[in-house]
Amino acid sequence: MENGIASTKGEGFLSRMALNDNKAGMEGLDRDKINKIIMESSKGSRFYENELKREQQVNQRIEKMMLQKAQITEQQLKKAQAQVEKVASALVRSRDLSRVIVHVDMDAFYAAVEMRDCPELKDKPMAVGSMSMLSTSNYHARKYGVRAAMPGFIAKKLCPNLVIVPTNFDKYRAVSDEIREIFADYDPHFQPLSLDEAYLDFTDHLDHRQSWPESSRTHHFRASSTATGEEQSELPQEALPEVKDLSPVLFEDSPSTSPCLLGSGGGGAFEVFGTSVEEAVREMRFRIEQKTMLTASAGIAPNMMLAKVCSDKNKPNGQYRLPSTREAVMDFVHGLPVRKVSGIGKVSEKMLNALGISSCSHLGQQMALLSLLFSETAWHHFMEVSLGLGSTYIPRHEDRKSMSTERTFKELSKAEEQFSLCRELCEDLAEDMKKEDLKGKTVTLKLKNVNFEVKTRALTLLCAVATVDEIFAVAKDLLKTEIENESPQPLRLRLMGVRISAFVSSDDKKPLQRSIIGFLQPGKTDSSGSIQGMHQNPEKEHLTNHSLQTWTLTCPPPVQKCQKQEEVPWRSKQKGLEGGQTGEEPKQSFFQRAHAKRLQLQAARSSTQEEGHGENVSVINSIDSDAQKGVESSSKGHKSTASDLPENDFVEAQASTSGCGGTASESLTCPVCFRQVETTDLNVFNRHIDQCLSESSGKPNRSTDSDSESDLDLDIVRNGCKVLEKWREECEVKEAKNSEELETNRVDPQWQHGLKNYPTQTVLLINGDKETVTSQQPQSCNDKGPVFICPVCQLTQDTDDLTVFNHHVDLCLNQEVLHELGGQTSSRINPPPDTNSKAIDRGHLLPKQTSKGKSKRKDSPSSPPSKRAKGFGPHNTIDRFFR
DNA sequence: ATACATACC
DNA sequence: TACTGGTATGTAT
Repeated sequence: MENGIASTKGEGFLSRMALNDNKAGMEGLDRDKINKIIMESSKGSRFYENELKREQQVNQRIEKMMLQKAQITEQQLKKAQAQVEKVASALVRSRDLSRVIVHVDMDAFYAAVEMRDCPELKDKPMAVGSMSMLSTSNYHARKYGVRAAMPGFIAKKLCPNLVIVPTNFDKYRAVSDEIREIFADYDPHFQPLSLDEAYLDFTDHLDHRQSWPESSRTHHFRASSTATGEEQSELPQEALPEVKDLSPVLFEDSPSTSPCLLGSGGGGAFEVFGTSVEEAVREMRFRIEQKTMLTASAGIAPNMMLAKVCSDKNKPNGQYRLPSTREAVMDFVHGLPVRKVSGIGKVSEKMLNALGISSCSHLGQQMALLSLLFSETAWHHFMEVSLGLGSTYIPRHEDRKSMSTERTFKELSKAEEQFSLCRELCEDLAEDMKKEDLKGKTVTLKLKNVNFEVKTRALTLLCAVATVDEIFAVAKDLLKTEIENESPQPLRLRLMGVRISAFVSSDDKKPLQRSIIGFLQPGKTDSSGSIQGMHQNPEKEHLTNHSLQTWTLTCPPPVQKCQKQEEVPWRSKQKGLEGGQTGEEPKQSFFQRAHAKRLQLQAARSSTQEEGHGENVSVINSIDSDAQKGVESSSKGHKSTASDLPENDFVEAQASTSGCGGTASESLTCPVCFRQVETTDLNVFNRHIDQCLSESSGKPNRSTDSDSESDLDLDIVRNGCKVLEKWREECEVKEAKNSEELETNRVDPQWQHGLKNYPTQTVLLINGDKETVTSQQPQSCNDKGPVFICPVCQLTQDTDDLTVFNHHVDLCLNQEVLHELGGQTSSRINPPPDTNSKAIDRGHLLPKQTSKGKSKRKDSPSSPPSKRAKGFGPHNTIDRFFR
């Protein structure tokens, strides 16, 4: 049984089961001994058997992959190499080193909190969790191989003296709130990953910090408590000569931090921090420690992926900065084990290992092969990793996509008991949903049998549901089906869970108050362009007026503009770099442009020294403004339903350039020449606009790859946008809307799925109810007639009826976008005064989570006893069934 | 849309 | 005795 299983890794145990020692605090352990104990504790258990099975599945996957690999021809590899180089050079040109991203991570968070509050634990190996599962362990325990996600009983075998402390979530949450307050001082838009971890963009803080007086960079040692929570505080500051020692002695071998510039003026000991990044981060960590008596580690790097790796480097209680140079980044990445990269887990690691890839430099060397063996998303990700690329902006925390609750228990085989447990889960879930005012359409039942085999069964309803009865009705049916399928054998369950997803905003209003800002027409997916599309140089952007295209714009960070062509490590030298942008690059949707624009703005913020940005930014702003107005205008007072304006709600007609208050008329106003075009035929109108644009821009018709032509292209874009802006200003749209918010949700999907090629986007001028809307009309690029893709949900709509489509987009906008707009720019939103007040639920519009204070999200799971675990342990469920 | 797998904490 | 719970996302169908 053992042979063949571990063969890939050449170890005598299952790789799935073995100690994961690549995390902090696990260096230099006696791995073999530890693994032996782990195996002995596990062998023969149902869990182990299941792990065996899954291991085999993975091995089969690997075998399949190796077979595939064996069949790859030299030819294919060459071709792949060319493709890979093309993508790589585009990626590399997009490298943005201008941001300063910080990843902060509390050290052994739960364990540290418990140690702080119970000094006796300080010198002992301890872990937080239960005999069944540990959340985390202190560094002392880690020496024995005791770590997070290890069952307590095994940990006990590794370390008989281990003290296991039950989780105390409320406490961790409270501490989390404290540290988040500090985070917010450095980046109000920081993104928490869990209770103890966050990404911060320090760029702006550092800008400001340069001009700060020392007093603003001075922080005092805490007037503090002893380590026991009991006798809190009251100690005068003067009583703290050795302040450092007040922190719990979590780590004997902590890397020491920078020398302290201790002062001890009137108010007690203090420290003045400098203006550099390192000092700023050190200051933040200092403040965390003073405030919570807990230490944090941090990584500083030009992007999120690297920052995360860096935060691990000098953990615990340390920090590491990766300089923002291409060389430093590439050096860093060179020796980096792939497993260290967030997103590459056990399985990916094993597959890569099978290909001889263990470090990121290998990744780069094998990209052509990888591109043939892995999905596009996967190898693109690998490629970014190998180039040391990652997100340079921190995405706003998105709304949750699902909510679930699940519970593990002793074997449960009786149907009635299963049903009543199911009901309980639904009750809990409904309660949670109520807290967040959610309604979802998809209910998923999760079952795990005593052999640890997991099954999920889902059903999507036509309407969103939220109540216990509604959810249970579905879950019960799903469960019933499973029971029936198994009968006459019973289901022998060890876990049940209920999940709800496909949320719909809970107020079921008429989704009609908003009109549309942009529409898309599907193009052919351009697989070769997906990455390039996101990373084009501004100078590579072009404005085609070919066919019906009137304007498109991609707006990658401008920093690239000044960068030298970067060498792709694995590219073959003989090839030129003409690639990257051929004429086939994808056109971008409104949302995509808005996203790109934001990237650019962010980059521009910190790189004003680079020439040419002002232009770029202003161009983009003007576009953005148009879009903003469009959104906003449609947001207020627009009550017309799709049926009110069968077509014009989607593509509303503009009666005049200045009035903006007129109703739909027989003519449309050209945004370029401002003349009325006497037609209602949108194709005619578009042709007119195209004509105008091409006249005003000189030669907009040419896409180019050469840098020398880029300015021309930009001019074209800018000119086009300027007229649009002028036109827009005349429309007296009062309220601007932040279009960034509109695309936020779409950022990741775009990134990951690649850009579609939207061949034709035509700007239309539109006049809705008193307001102006800029819209892009879907045009048929073929003869089959228009196909509509919703710009919000990006699903192709199975209709060619504008009214129907319009209605759909309204719905989507309402559900996914409007509340965000409300949250972000609430002060600028006038609540609909009258009948519409119901259409936008302002309560719902408000941000659910602010950067400070309580988070309503269910944070940081990583911890066994769930939020509901209180008084309701895993194994005592059954007696409740019969109450 | 559904099911399952992987990943993260 | 005993191997979590919550969320997101990718892959395959």
